[in-house]
This record gives sequence, C-alpha cells and structure tokens, in this order.
Amino acid sequence: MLLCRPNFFFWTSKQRLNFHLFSTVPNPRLPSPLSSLPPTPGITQIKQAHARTIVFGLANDGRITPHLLAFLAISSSSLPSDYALSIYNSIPHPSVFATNNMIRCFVKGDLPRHSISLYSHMCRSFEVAPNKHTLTFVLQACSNALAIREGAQVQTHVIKLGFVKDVFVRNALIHLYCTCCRVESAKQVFDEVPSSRDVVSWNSMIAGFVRHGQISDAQKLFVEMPEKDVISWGTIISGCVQNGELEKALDYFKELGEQKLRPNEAILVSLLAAAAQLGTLEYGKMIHSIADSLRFPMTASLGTALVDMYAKCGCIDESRFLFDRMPEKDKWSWNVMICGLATHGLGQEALALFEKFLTQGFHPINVTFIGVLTACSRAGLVSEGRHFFKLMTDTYGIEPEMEHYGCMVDLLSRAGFVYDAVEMINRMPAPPDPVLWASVLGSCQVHGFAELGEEIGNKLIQMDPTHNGHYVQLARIFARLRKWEDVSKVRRLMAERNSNKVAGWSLIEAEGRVHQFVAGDKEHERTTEIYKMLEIIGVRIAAAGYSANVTSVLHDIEEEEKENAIKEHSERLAIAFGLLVTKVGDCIRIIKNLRVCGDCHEVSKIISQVFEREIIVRDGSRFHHFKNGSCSCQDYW
DNA sequence: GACGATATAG
Repeated sequence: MLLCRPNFFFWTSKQRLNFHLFSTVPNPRLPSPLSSLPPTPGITQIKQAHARTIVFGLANDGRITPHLLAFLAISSSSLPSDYALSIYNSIPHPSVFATNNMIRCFVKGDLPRHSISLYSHMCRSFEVAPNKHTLTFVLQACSNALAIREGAQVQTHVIKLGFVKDVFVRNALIHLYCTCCRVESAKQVFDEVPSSRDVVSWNSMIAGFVRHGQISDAQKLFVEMPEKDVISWGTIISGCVQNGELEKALDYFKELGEQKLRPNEAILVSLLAAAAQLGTLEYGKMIHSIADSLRFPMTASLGTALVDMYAKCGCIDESRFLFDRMPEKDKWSWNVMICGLATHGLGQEALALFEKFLTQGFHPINVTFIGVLTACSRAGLVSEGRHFFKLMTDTYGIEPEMEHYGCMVDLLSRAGFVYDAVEMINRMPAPPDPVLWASVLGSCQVHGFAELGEEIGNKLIQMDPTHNGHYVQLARIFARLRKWEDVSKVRRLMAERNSNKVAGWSLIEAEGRVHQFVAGDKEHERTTEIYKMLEIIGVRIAAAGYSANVTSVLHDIEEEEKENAIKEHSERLAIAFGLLVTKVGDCIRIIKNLRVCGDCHEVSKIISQVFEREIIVRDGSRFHHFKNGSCSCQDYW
C-alpha cells in the first residue's frame, strides 16, 4: 500500500491545494495519513491525520512528523504548544525543517521565549545549522517577546551566516526594530540594501512610523513607494485613524476607490473605528453599506466594529439588532455590546447580557468588568456593583485597574456612600487619578458633605492646579456653607493661576457634513438663523415653565457663566442648528467632548417636548436620550 | 519542504 504513494512526501501545501482543486474525489489508491488535509487545517483535522500515521505505523517516520509540525504552524486554530512539542520530541534527530517548524509553533502558541530558547539550543548543539527560515522565525519570536537584545544578537548571526541580502530576513529585522521602538535602527536596515526591498519592507517601515506617531514620515514613504498593495493602503488608512487624522483617512479611502481597488476587511474596520470615535453616524452607515455592497462576510471582527460604531453613534437599537444577528461572535463582540448598553444607561440589559456571556462559557476580561461596573453605576445598583467587583478579583483573579476603581468610586459616591468611596481610594495600591477625587468631590457637593468636600477640594487643587473644574466645585461647596470670603478667595486663585477650561465643543452631522460648534461660536454660515433660533427656544421653553438653573446659592459665583456660557454653550448652538435642519418627529444627534452641564440637561429635556424631537447626546462619558421631556439617564449622571 | 507587512473593542 505504501508503495503506491509516489512523491507524496514532497508535496507542498500549495501543490496539495491544486490537487484538491483538480480532483474532487480523493484518490482511494493514495491512502496517505496526511493526504486529506486541507491547506490550512484545523487542529482536529491534524490530530485525525496524526492518528492515521499512528495506525499506519508511521508515528516515528522522520519524513512525516515534520510535516505535521508544519501543518500545526499554519493551522487555522489556536495551538496547544505542548502537543506540537510532544511530536517534536518524538523525532530522534530533528532536521532543520522540523526545528524551524517547532520554533514557528511556539510563536503561534504565544510562547516566543520558548522559540528563542529552542533557537539558542540549536546554535549550541551544532547538530544542524540555522537557515534563512530559522532566522526569520526566531526574529519574529523576538518581536513578539519584545526581546531586542536577543534580536540584535540574531542580527549578528544573520551577518555571520551570510543572509544579509535575504529579503524575508531583512523584513523580519525591520519589523523587530519597529516593534521594539527602534525606528531609526529599522530605517537603517531598510536603507542599507535597497535591492533587497519589496512591498513588505515598505509596508513594515510605514507601519513602524505609524506606530511611533510619525505619521508624516509614514505618508512620505507611502507616496514614495514604487508599488502599493492593499496592505499598504490599510496601513496608511489605519495609521491616519490612530493618529486622529480622520479626514485624511477618508481621503485615502476615496483615492483607493478611484483606483478601483477593493478594500479589505481591515480597512473597513479601521474606518468604522474612525466613525465611532467621531460619532459620525452617516459616515459609519456609508461604510456599512459599502461592506454590504461588496458582499463582505459578516465575520466577528467586522460585526463587532459595526456594533461598536452604531452604539457610539447613538443607535443602540441598531447596534443590538446587529449583535443579535451576528453569525459568529467572539469575546470582543460581547464586550463591546455590554459596554455599549452600559454607556446608554441600559444597566439591566447590560447585566442580563453579561449573565448570558457567562452561560455561553466565555471568560470575562478586564474590559468586561468595566462594562458591568459602569452598568451598575448608571443604574444605581450599589450592592450588585460591590458583588461584581469582588467577583472580578476573587473569582476571576483580575487585578482592578484605575478604570475599575473609577467605576466603583463613581457608583458609591453617586449613591451617597461618600465615605466608602474615600475608603476605596485610600485602599488603592497605586496613587489615584485626580478624576477619582473629583468624582467624590462632585458627590460631596450634591449630597452636602461640606467639610469632606472642602478637604478634597483643597487636595485636588494642589494635585492639579490648572484644572478649572476643581476650583468651581470647591467654590460651590464654600457657597453652600455661605463662606463668601472663601468663595472669592478660590475664584481669585483660579484667575491668578490662569487655570483654563478644556475648550468644549459639540458636533452634529447634517446635509452630509460635520458641523462643529464651540461656546459663543459665530463662525457658522447660518449664525444669524442659529441665534434667532436660540431666542425662539428661550421664549418657548420659558412658556413651558423653565427658569435658568442658577440657584441663589450659586448666584455669587456664576454670574458670568449665567450670562454667556450657559446660554451659548456649544451644545445649545448645536441643538439650535439641529432644530433648523430637522422637522417634528426627527432625531437630533450631538457629540460633545465634555460632560453635559445641569442647565443644558434641563433645557434639552424641555426642548425635546416643546419641539417634538428626540435629542441624543453623547457626552464625555455617556449617552443621554432626551424624549418627551425626560432623559434616559433619569437625571442621574 | 516553509518565511514577512495592515485593523477594532473601556
């Protein structure tokens, strides 16, 4: 039987692919243990083939087992390295081919240090000499392990063994230096032997520049490169997105379309991330329709990017609709959906989904608990929040990060457990972010813990003297205590230190464009109409019983704000513009960088009723859905 | 006998 398998051992996986294409029925006269494997088999298929080699008595055949390792290295499944190692160890005198593939298996199994050890063992034993493949794989391991010293040592081997002109090896070196923050060294490798450069060298170098924020160098190289492939386009587009050059990313995408090139999934995912970041729904929808029209399969990655985009653009229903219909979901799909529901204030739904996530056998990660704790915080579920925090650390062994503490401190202090929140901050292993204290300070102001607030306010001003908000909060607390001298002292300090507010902006999409407003903005082409609309709003909401939320207690400190800031806050301008471009029953979507102020929140509620519009606002930390005079956050934010 | 480069989620 064995004699009927001419040349089997020398088939490459590519040749085998052709074999499968041309003969739809496998030849029963060739019962090879590996012949039925597809080009990139899954782990189960490989194990079955392995079982067949054992059945055929070929388990120790030095010509078959290295191929098993090669299949494991390119397998479509994730890899248990100990299984590969047991096969490797069964080979009495491993060839360089076998060892190379074992090195690859360790890389794939996320054990790059093992790859490096095996390589150094190979060098020391002198049984077989490393070849160009060995060097490529071990350099890849060094990149994954961020092992720059070992990598540099391998570079000396590259010289010694005479592979300096091998383009694969050179590219592996470029990649290594780029991942280890040595862009200059990478550029040196890139420049040294221009004849040993191909499109991958250029792509790697561009990616290196992108990763280090040198986006203009990346763009320069992109323009210079002799030929571009779809990965070059993907690299530059995602690079622009990562560096906040979202318009530029869109320009490149247009150019790609003009050249009649088909984008790949990575490009669409990057662009969806850009839309999500900006909150530009129309733009996100456009990418979605491109994905549909090009018949991209709904993979977990693409689906997750869409779910995230819709959630971040305020369409939580659409986001959930897509999530429920995704044919394949991974842990990230669930995490994104849980966090999306939580930021939209749908705490109970988020927690229900978390339960489902667990019953599906997924293992929660740090991000999952950020969603879960945010959900508890938004829904005011204090005991549940405490329970999940404990579950995270005790059951799942996840070390709480600043964000987890942030959620807990927020949860406790909002609910009035201000001293518990302080205790939690004091128990933290790392120095707390000022944001945590600021959140407690806010609650002190709301819940009337004046002395504690005074203490925290002073502490915050010391920690972060340029932050305007701390002074304002502290002044409010003094005002509550009627310590007017202290109020003016704080205000003087604020002026002296020239502490500045982060410039607030609001944006709204309309007529195929993004319109951005800052407070008191007069730049927009429809400024006159907008300010007229503000007046109309003033009259109509007053008729509905609104009076400005500037209480007598605060009167002393917020005179200017009362006049300018409140009335002409960027979101008021955006809403006024939104009213101009929409009709009754429509939805106005606004994205803000800062949190909504109390007065704007109140006004938005009334506008939603008086003008019969739904207003969806994404602020610095959450979503507000204003409808029929009330908000989804139930005034709890 | 085989190698390399791009993406997202708080």
